[in-house]
Amino acid sequence: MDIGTFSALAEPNRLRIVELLAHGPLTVGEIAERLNLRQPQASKHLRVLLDARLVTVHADANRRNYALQMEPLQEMDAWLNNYRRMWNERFDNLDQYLQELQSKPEQ
Amino acid sequence: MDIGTFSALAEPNRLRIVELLAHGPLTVGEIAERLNLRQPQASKHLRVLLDARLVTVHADANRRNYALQMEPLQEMDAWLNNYRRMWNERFDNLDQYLQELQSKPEQ
DNA sequence: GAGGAATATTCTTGTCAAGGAATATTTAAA
DNA sequence: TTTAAATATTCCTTGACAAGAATATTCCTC
Repeated sequence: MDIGTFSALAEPNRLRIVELLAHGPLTVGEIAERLNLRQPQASKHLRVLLDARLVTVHADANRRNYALQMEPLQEMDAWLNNYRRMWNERFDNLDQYLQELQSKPEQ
Repeated sequence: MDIGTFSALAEPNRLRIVELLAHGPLTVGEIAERLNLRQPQASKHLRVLLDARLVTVHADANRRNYALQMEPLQEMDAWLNNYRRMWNERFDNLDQYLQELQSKPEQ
């Protein structure tokens, strides 16, 4: 698991940027406006997200379109696989417990 | 999505602690030993993980057993749900494209 | 080509987090 | 009851990072 992904997302504005871009690419100005950020801060946060490969840029003349990149999130997903097993186990245990309750409901 | 989870995991030693605890609870000393940390640093990192609710402690006389807590990871998992749709879409598109290639292989 | 829009970068400053060293606290053992 | 083990906490210093302000860069339009 690349820690850079966590670092990048561990900042409120950057997490909001990612969530914004989930609905489609946006320019710096649009992002700054919707998140009430000043343009330089938006650019700087996007730079961090870019370095973490969470977004890509496409220059369109004056504008720059930033788009979400899925790979780091897929890596997070894969990392979580190691733990899904566990909370499923726990759920299974609860499930098993409830079924045992079912089979002997009185006392 | 609680940003505290990302912050807590955005530190190499803490991520390794979490991965260690995936195999079962450990004491501070065991964690410090396996990760080549000094005891105070181990305690401090565990404190951060505790505040982020990523671990729980159980005092056993002198020792303290730290155990992994799944809830924050489940929350991450739920957050990722918003994005899984997208990378599946992309995969579907690729799949569709490949199938189109299949159906007209020669030009 | 001058001016303005969109964006990136630099510099500075304040805040926060991490490691090291030392110390406090609790508990077991002798 | 003194001693040692296991752990937590404090203080200090240092480095990273975020916001603000200013400035540079690129491109479009007139």
